[in-house]
Amino acid sequence: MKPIRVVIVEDDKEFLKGISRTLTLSEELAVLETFVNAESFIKEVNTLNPEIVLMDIGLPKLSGIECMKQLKLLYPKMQFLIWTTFEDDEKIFDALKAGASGYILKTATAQQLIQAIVELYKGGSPMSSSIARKVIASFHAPQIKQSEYNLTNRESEILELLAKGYRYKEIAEKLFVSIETVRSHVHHIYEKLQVSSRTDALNKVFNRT
Amino acid sequence: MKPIRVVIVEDDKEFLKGISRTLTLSEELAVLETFVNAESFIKEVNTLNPEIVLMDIGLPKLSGIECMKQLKLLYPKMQFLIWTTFEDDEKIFDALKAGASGYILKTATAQQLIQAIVELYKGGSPMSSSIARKVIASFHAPQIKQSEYNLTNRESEILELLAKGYRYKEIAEKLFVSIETVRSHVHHIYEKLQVSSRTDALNKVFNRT
DNA sequence: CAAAAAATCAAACTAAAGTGTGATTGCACA
DNA sequence: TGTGCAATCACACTTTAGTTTGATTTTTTG
Repeated sequence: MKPIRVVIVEDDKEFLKGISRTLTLSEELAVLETFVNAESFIKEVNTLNPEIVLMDIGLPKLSGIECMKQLKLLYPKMQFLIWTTFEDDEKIFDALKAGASGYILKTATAQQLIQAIVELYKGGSPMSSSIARKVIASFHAPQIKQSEYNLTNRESEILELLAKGYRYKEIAEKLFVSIETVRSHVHHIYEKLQVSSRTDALNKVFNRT
Repeated sequence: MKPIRVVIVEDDKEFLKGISRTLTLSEELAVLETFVNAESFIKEVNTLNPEIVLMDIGLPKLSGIECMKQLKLLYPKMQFLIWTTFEDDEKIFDALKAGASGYILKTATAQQLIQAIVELYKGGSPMSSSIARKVIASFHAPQIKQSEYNLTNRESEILELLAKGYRYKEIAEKLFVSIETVRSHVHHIYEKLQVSSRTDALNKVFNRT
């Protein structure tokens, strides 16, 4: 059984040393190389060709997320396991969108980390169950964030219809109001969202980046 | 420490008996009642007021997913743990969208099941790591399905920009072509997608229903 | 190589979308 | 009881978006 080819990219040298030593102890893994920043890793990624990359996201210049984005395009099969201190919602989703397949916290034990790498390699997506909850929650009725923008009920209603691609005329008919009223509501919606087009409004409200 | 109030909804009576007995053994859990279909559960949900519902999705008439949808509206705090034989992609996502917070397979051991319920109660989202992978994968660059609609590279490129809300003029500048060229491409895109507006095109290509 | 497909541009439209301003009604809340 | 907000409608615009037709130039590919 060939060991899993792993590379570690981690800012904190002390941490790196420790974790590198730990992983090396496992027979299932082969730590090919370690890096303290994304740039140096990118330079050598081609020669190393790791299967799994254990990556910190709080890296000095080029962030782990940016680095992943770039590499995922070039090496789609390369798997990234995010290894971080924070449980920051934004970061989690950014990382996942950028191509991460797993997300574990630095508080995890060595055993858990090894376990996570093996799982990832086997096609799973290891993550703590609290992170899983956040991910799951993002599925739940991605309804419009009315509260966040102080939209009125009517405005949300119209925004939903805008999202479905209806024209002003059609919306007016559906709601039994004049087209001018629709215009007026849309205008208010755009003001509240600080945008000036339907697509921008939808991107904002459904936080598509 | 009060036990966690659990209800089980499961089609297969043999299975139900077994699992019910197992869960009862755990001190952390209190199985309030069990049901063999969604309808009977709905009737009594109000009096029982469970914290966790262990739910099969392959129920006779009213499906587990439909049942959840209804109950989630009335009792948003009620947590649903899906308990099923299949690892069917569609079903998983439907269940999650309908409000499930966890998803485990019937192949799980009694211990794992109890563990999952406790985790769910504590605010986690237990699921097997292969299911997690599917969920994670749904985040990965929901890029345009070029192949499905025979879009050319240029067309996809323009569609991406349309998705970001750029105007024709801006797209033209970005790509160093005239606005007429952009118009032309957009028109072709709409033809291929059989739509006639930006929003419709985006909804179609990103299959937002 | 020749035909087909892609990419480019143009002009003249039509149809929607979005802006600006203002007015009316009704409801809520202090 | 009057002030504010939500919802409605009306014009008169300006700006984008989308359609139609047609032409030229590359690229691709059988």
